[in-house]
Amino acid sequence: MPKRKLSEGEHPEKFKTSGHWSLGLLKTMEDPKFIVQSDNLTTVIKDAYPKAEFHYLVLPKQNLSNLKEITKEHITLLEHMDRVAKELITDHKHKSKTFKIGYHAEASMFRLHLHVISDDMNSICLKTKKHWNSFNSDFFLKSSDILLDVKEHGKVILPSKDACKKYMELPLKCHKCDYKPKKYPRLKKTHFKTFEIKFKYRLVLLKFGRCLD
DNA sequence: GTTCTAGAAC
DNA sequence: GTTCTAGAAC
Repeated sequence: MPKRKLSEGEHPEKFKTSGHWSLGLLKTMEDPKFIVQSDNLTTVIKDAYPKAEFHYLVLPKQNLSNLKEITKEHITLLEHMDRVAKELITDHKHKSKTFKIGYHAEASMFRLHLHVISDDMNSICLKTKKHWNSFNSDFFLKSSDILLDVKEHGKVILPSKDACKKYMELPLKCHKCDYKPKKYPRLKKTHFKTFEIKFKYRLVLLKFGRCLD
């Protein structure tokens, strides 16, 4: 089994019985530990490596790999996914949180997935500039913009590979203020002032940052 | 996508 | 010496 990323020509079907990492979401979608809710069209799961205090994925049950496969026929589905996301964040436990709802311009994992993420960006799983920029640059495509694209052009207008690379390499900037750290760990440890400590054998975060909720 | 780690950057 | 990044993973 290749450890490399599957190339475009390689259809995920042929790896269905395999354990390739890029098919991980298909497994997670079936795992009761991660399933939050589902209906006839979608499954909502918790992201296995959440990049904020709340991080969900809305996935269609229909076998759509990614945004490149989206056509006018999928407008109803995308609208439904958007509605599911919006309803999800009205839950009382999300009160006082602000959420982002959108797609990554280039996803590593198969099965289209809509990110629903609280904008605290406070998580021990958020470790790199790439993680940061994937949610805090134009690499993150708002669900509402994707819908406009498909309605207007019959497909999603995606940034080029080069543009995506540039978004990932953008200088770091706090999403809530003007702080521009040189390195990601500084943003996390100094600006957010989060501490990872072991408590009863579990890693927990202590929050003191001025740009944290 | 993550983990691991060599060696660059500090 | 320690922190941090970036590339391989058979």
